[in-house]
This record gives sequence, structure tokens and C-alpha cells, in this order.
Amino acid sequence: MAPTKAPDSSRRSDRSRRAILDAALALVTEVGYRRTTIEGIAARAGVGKQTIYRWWPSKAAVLMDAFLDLAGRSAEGVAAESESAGEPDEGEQAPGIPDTGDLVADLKLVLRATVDELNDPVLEAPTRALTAEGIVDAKLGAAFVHKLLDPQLALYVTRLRAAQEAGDVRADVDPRIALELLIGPLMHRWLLRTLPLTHAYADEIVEYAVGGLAPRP
Amino acid sequence: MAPTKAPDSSRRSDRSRRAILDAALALVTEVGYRRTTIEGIAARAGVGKQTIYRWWPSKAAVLMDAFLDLAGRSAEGVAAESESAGEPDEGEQAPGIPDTGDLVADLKLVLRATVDELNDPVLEAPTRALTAEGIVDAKLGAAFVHKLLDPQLALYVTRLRAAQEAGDVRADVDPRIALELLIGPLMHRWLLRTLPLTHAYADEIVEYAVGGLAPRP
DNA sequence: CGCACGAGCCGATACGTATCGTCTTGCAAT
DNA sequence: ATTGCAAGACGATACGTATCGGCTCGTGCG
Repeated sequence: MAPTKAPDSSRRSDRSRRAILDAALALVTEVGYRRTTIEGIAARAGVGKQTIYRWWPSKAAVLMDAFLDLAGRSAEGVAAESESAGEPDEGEQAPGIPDTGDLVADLKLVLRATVDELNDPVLEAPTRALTAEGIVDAKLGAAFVHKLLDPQLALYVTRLRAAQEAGDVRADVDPRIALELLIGPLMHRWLLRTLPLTHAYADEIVEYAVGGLAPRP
Repeated sequence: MAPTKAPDSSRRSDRSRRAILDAALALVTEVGYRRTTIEGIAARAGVGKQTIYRWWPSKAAVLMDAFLDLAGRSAEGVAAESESAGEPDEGEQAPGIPDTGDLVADLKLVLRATVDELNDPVLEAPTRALTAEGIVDAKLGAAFVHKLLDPQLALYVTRLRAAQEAGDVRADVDPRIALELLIGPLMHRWLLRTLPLTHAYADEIVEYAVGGLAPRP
């Protein structure tokens, strides 16, 4: 009763894997998550359906891998470009949050970048699809948080810890909560589309939040 | 140019309507949104499929109405309780945020109630399903925000305006942004399940947020 | 008044389509 | 020879539409 016929990953076709990931991402941005089907992905990738079902348990899982793949390549691209470009671009996750000593300015920079990312039409559809799926499916949501969100949040924690040591933030503040004070409102507005998500909004959130975290004179 | 659309709502069977709404809500909490089907709702409600398609355009729309219905009845229940508690004639509609003069205490009360609501197993599944659907489907999301969220948020705006007149909040603060500083983190934690959603968390959010909104001495 | 009559909703169900996830078949690679 | 792969047939659901009698109204004639 072999419960799981473990596929031999050493024999896996990387060519098919990439084609599947690319096709999934393309279809999601083109026709939306609802109307992208496994069969559609297989057809676009020039791949048999079984090749998808062999390696992924669900459409959401495929999209998650595709998204991780995109994030990885995007990070590489930005890192390479930022050397020749004069102005810093968006999506500067890998190196962490800058620490110029000015907490407000640093956070504004990062939150503005996050705003740009969320407003990026290429990233919007897949991100919304994954987030929505994770909200309903606890298992997938946990994977999403663990693989994509937590690493980001950890950057805030280190920056906020530094701010505490510098005396910009009270010592009794929990960084895990402080960070949610910053990105919670951003995500809320983006997810529910209550009002436009702008740089000005990010700036105000930073100012209000840091005001509540700063030492009381 | 819509000759086919115009069911006579005066002849509508309220019995069927209720049965459909109840069945939809029950199925969503029992088997989840994904696996509740229109056919399943019809069968459970003892109703023809066409009776659902006649009055609602989609599964999400049915669930939205079911949810509004639930919220309405729940509000009545609360009103009935508070009546026997001593208040002879309380308005049956939205009670609003209390104003005891202590902004922090008032907000903690309301945010704790919101936490309890979000953790209520009866409300959780339908709320998650509707929110997730709204995140992906902009049209439905707008309806969700307009019918369910905005009325709630308006209560915060009035309370925060009062706080501004009382001098507890700076006059240059936009209440629409201040309110998101409060509920954004709550929703963020609930939606993404990063950490448990507790009263203690609600309290800290209120303290940090109000600290950032208060007049600077 | 009273009672047929027709309009329209209702429960039920058949229908064609879409998508799912599994299974089968050759083929290519190793 | 073994195993992944492309292609697609297959049964199972669920969708949304189209009808079919049955039932409940409001209307108008007697």
C-alpha cells in the first residue's frame, strides 16, 4: 500500500517545471486566478496535466511556487540594476531595511516601496489570488505566511530593535506588534480597496505609528 | 433593453428566501466556502436551483445576503438583551462607539468586541469567505465594503471627531487614516493568522495608536 | 360577493458545458 | 528496463439554462 509513490525528483524535467511556472504566472495576470485552470496551464506550457499533478497538490501550490520563483528572479534583477541606476528602485527586500539613523525616513522609504509593489499591475493579480486563497485555506495561508511574509516581517523586527537601542522607540514596545501597526493599515487598504493606496498614505501611517512608539517625554 | 430581467419581488416567497439564506450559512460553516455549491444550497433548503438563480447572480451574492441577514438578526438580539438590562428605549440600529470621555477605554472596549466577533466560530467561516472573495473580485469587494464595512468605519469617524473636539486627538489628524491605524493591524493578524488575536493585542494596538494621535506636548 | 382565469413564482429535473483529478498510451531519455 | 513525459480519454461534479406541472395570488366578470 505505498501511500505515496514518491516521484524521483532527480529525474524531474526542469524545463517542464519552468514552463509550468511561467505559464501559471502569465495566465493569472492575463485572465485572473479564477479562470486559470490546470488544463490551461498545461496547454500553455506544452505539458501534460499529469506532470503538474505529479509535482503539485493544487493550483494554489503551483501559483505559490511560481510567485516565489518570480520574487527570486526579480530580486536578482533589481540587485544587478541598482548598481548602474542612480535612483533606488522599488522592491529592495533582500538587503533589509536601511538604517540611516532616521527611523521615520527609513520606514517611509520601505513603506513607499511596498505601496509601489502592491500597486504594480504585474504583481497585483497573483498576490491577491494567493492572499485570498490563504485567507480561506488555513494550510495554504500558513505556507504563504511562512515562505513569503515572515521573512519580510523579520526585517522590520531587526530595524525596530535597532531603533529601540537608539532610543527612538520605547524599550517596552513589542516589535512584532509595532510592525503590524505599520503594515496592517497598508494591507487593509490594499486588500479591501477602501481608499487609494498612495505614498502620502504610507507617510502618514509612519508618522502616526512612530509617534505612538516613541518615548514619552 | 432588459426584457428578461424583472422578477416581481412582491410575489417572492419569503419562506424560500429564508431557507436559502439559512442553508447557505450553514453549509459555509460546515464544509467551507469552496465546497458549498449552489446545488447543495438548493437541496438543503428544499428549493429549486432556479429559485436561487432567479434572485441572486452568484454564490457570493447569496452568501453576502445571508451574512447581512445574520448581522441584522444578531443586532436585534443584542438590542433585546440591552433592553432587559435597563435601557428602556435604545435605538435598535447601530449602537455606535461609546463616549465616556476616555478615548483609550472606549476604543479598547470596541476593539475587544471586534476581536471576539472575529474569533466567533459561527462568524469566522462566512466572514473569511466573503472577504477573500472580495479581495479577488473587485466588484463584490466594493459591495462588501459599502454594505458591511463602511457603516462600521463611520462609527469610528464620529468617535474620533469627538475626540478631536475634546482635545484627545490632534486636529490635523484625518479620522479615516486614524481608524485604519486601529483596525488595520487587527484585520491583518486575523486575515493572515500570523499570531493569535487576543484582547491583549487589541489593548496594545489602541495604546500605541492613540499615543501617535494625541497632541504633542 | 364569489369564483374562474391567467400571470408568475416555486420545486424539480433534464440538459449541455466546463473543470477537475485519475488513468492509459506511446515515446524519449537514461 | 525503468521512469518521467506529452497527449488525451474518462468519470465525477458543478455550473447555468430551460422547461414542466403545481400552487398562489390578483383581477374581473357574473
